[in-house]
Amino acid sequence: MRIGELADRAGVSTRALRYYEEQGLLASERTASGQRVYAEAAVERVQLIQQLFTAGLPSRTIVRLLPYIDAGHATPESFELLAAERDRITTAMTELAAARDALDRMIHIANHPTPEHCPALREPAWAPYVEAGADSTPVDEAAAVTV
Amino acid sequence: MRIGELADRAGVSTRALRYYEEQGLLASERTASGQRVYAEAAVERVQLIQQLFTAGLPSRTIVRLLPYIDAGHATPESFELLAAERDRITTAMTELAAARDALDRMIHIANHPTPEHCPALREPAWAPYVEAGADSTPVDEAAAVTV
DNA sequence: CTAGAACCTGACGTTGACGTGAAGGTCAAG
DNA sequence: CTTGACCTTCACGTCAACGTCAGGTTCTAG
Repeated sequence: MRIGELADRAGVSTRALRYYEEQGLLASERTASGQRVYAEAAVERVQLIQQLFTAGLPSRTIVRLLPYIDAGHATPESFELLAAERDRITTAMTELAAARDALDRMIHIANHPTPEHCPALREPAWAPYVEAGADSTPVDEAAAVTV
Repeated sequence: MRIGELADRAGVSTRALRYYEEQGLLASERTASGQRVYAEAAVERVQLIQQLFTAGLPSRTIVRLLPYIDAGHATPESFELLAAERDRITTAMTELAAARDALDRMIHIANHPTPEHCPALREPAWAPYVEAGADSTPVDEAAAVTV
């Protein structure tokens, strides 16, 4: 499979694929004339890379993870890396949930313009999402998030 | 309150606050000598702005939302904007969950290096997270996400 | 054999939310 | 009055994942 087909099947641009190779994320065979040739498995690999990018992992980190993914096992160091990134993602999800809650409050007020919302009385739609006035608000129990 | 105190209390840099003002996200009074002066409410407002940035909203969008937030009500257009951004966030959360699941599979394999994982037999840790071979995988029911 | 699609390697442009000086005015304390 | 923390505007630098153009080569269908 050449680069154009891989790009189509994986849903990315050819530029992205060359970039992945440049970053050491994706290898390729070459024909005698220098054109890139990929195996079938490359499709899933590109999709994984995309998923990790979407999750906010930078290419430097992905490059460090891929060898262990390929090997099917991990060293303690790489395990820590995996766990740290997992935590980062969890934190990001919690923050997204908080922002969405803020938007939900705005939407609620937008849909229920009652007299209670007159400027003098209403609580601002943008009040902090955790109100119980503890000074240091720990990120709290990551609540169960339902979509 | 001057810019330094606001920066401390809101947990951002003074540069960020000037940037917010430049983008029309945050207003300020000025002293005779030109120094910025903020009200108490600015702390929460900055935190809201930060939350929306974290959620991936660009400043252009935030700028369009803030008037309605301040007013405590919204027009149909702004409601659509709110709803669209809410959807974006939900999608982002779903994608994060998928990426985290992928990492979890890697972590699982890292912790259970059994003979089943010999290269010839194992399913790759990086297989797509939805396998049931439907061609077009709709984003599915956004599953309940537990942190 | 030839047109055009697809590929190659550079290399510069884009975007967003700031960081980081530069060069200078302002303000409370000793 | 001077020191040093804080403030002002202006303006270029950063970082990441590509987009995009240029100029040339290779493959493939008719």
